[in-house]
Amino acid sequence: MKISDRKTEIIAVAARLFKEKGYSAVTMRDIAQAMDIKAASLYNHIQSKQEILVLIIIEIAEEFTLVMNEIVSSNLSTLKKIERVIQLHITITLRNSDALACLNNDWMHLTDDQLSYFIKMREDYEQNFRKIIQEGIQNGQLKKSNQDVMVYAILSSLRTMYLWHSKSKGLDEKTLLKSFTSLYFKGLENEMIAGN
Amino acid sequence: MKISDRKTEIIAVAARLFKEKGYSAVTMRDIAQAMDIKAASLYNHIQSKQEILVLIIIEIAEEFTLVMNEIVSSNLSTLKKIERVIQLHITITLRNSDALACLNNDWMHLTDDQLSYFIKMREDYEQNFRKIIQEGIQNGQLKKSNQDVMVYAILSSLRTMYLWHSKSKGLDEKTLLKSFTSLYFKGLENEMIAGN
DNA sequence: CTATTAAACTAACAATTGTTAGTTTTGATT
DNA sequence: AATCAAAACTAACAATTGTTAGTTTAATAG
Repeated sequence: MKISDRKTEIIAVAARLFKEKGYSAVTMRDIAQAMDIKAASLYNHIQSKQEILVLIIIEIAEEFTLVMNEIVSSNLSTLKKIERVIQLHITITLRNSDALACLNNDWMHLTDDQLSYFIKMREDYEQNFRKIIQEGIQNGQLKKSNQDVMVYAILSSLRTMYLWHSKSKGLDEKTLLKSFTSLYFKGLENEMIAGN
Repeated sequence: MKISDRKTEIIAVAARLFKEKGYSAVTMRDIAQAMDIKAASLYNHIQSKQEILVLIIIEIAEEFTLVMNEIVSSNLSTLKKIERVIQLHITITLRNSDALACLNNDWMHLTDDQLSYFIKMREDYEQNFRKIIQEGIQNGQLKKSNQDVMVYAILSSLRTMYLWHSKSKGLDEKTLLKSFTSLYFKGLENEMIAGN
């Protein structure tokens, strides 16, 4: 099923508005106004407000799931796997931060099958990332520290990159990846003795 | 102005509901139902739905502001300052994660003076944290890496601790602090050569 | 026992919500 | 110029929203 240009446009506009005020606070009339049409006209292209939400969230969630599965079943080193996860979040954040904001904040407004499908994907995703961390601790590549803190501290900062990445100048894909990996792998603290 | 017990209860119940579905998706009837009364009865205690939001968010925002100001103007070392910031987030998360969720997700539904007051506090808070990081880089205690990534990656993972801290068992205040500081200061990577 | 007051209630309001039905406009193809 | 489908429109709906007015209940103090 091909999605028409106009429908794609509606989804993009909606995602932008959802990012700013959240799904519940955005009305169909808001979306219509942002497109210079009337609310009723939206229904020539979409079935419901819910459908918009589903289309925004599920596609991107599936992409995360797919790539994470590839990473976890690869035979890269633990550090390389983590780097790939960081890269994944950077890529999607830079490409579609509106949808990502929506996924993060409005997933609970999905209903029925779509809701449980999403929750399943999210749980699997976290479980996969935990597996990478766990493996790294066991094979000695990672420090022995609290797994949950490692998993969630990293995941949550990757997940909320969309909130700030555009505020900072000169923050391209390469710089982001380098800075994130440096922070997570080596930490903040400077271990070089100051040369003075 | 003393806040009555019943009013405090309303605020707590509302915060819990706002955390689950967001401010806009929670109706006055939802809040009332959760307290086993009718919606109209709420208005014996509060002025409006907006007032509830304000009371939830502003108090906690002011606490963050206050403590951050103390930290930044202290003469602790950079690492100790960062540790204190981590401690601040842990303390508030453990004490009042519902309000914290609300602050994170629903601040944009504040209006007028309260909105600009909140935004000002948030900007100052970020600016103060940036100042700590900057200072640390200059005095050699921190690695030279991208400041924005350091600031926002750490802040955003501290800010979203409420999302997961209760999922994990045995995560008391002390363990959280130790794990967070270890992760941010030393990083994930194990630099000990495996003894085998 | 009475008076008072806090806090619940019922009933309703005006506005806004997502959505539908039916109609007109637009723009491309014949 | 005529045809046809896509996409806009107007008008309205039933439900839900935050909130108000006026009333009753419950608890406390005199």
